[in-house]
Amino acid sequence: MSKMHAAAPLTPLFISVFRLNGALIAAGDRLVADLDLTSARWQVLGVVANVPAPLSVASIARTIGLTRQGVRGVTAELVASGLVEFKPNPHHRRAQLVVLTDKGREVEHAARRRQIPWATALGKGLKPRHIEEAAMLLQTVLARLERHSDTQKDEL
Amino acid sequence: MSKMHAAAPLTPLFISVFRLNGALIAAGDRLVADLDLTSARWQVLGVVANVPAPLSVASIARTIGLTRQGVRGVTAELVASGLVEFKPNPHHRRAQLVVLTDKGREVEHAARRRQIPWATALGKGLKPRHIEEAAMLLQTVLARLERHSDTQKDEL
DNA sequence: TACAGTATGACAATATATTGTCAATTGGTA
DNA sequence: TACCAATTGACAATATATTGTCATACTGTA
Repeated sequence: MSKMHAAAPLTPLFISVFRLNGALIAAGDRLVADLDLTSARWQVLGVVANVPAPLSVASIARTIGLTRQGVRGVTAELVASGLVEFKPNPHHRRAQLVVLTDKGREVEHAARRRQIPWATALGKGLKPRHIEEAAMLLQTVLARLERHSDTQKDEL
Repeated sequence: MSKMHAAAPLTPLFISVFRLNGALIAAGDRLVADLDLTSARWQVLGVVANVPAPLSVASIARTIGLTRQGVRGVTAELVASGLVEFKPNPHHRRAQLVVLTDKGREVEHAARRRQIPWATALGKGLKPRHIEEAAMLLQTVLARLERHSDTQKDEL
């Protein structure tokens, strides 16, 4: 007889995702602030540094699930800071490729050297299998969301 | 002898959190767009609607893990849209309480009626126990992050 | 009471990210 | 070739969220 509507099981998980997203961005900002980086810039820099072959701005955007425009702005900042630069793309005159500068390589290494022990400490005592299972669950939901949005809109 | 640095087990989970956060906000925006809501406004409206006793803007911010200022702006929009209003707070002249209007109650109900089947469909086939375990893991990491940031800064 | 510390809302500046629009580029096809 | 659809980067407008600063309001304590 209750008028309460039972929330879907995923709802508390989603709330945790929102909060964790904000907390991670804030923690990342603090972690690399003195390297002239932010979480947003670090994320793009990390893709450029770790991808097997150079990507265009639009490709980077697809890789990290942001829009072209957002990545475009961050990349422009990274160019202004001398961390990445554009290289002509022999297959597409318009879509130049983003590559690391020497300075960008150094900064990315410095950020990664901090990130690894930081994230390791954060996961201390958590079973790797549980972490993997949680990540897989999020991936499953993400795939469903993105598949469904594909049927509604062209651009991510 | 490899120069590769093993990433922490949490790293892939964090990447999923970033992407899922963005996808959920986009999906929420679409879900309630015609109600004159967005994900941000919906989140604040949901707190106001489901809390046992009215809260101030600052209390709402603590509840959802955003800053006072962000919630302040969203709340002002909700007031402008006639979904919530301020009520004098007998215990604090400055910190007025945010309460639903009749229209706000209707809109929040309409949003919830859509959200529940949407989230249920999204979780179809996933075991509730797995979802709960994932949510608990995120909560654990979140608690560690927020505890650590407390030692560094006053305000969330 | 008086005062110090804290909480709160207002305001401004900035960072992040999306949406919409446009022209240039590319690839496929009639 | 000529045309059409999709991709891409540029630009503008807007939404979201943080940080910093300030005056006001409350709380506890001397």
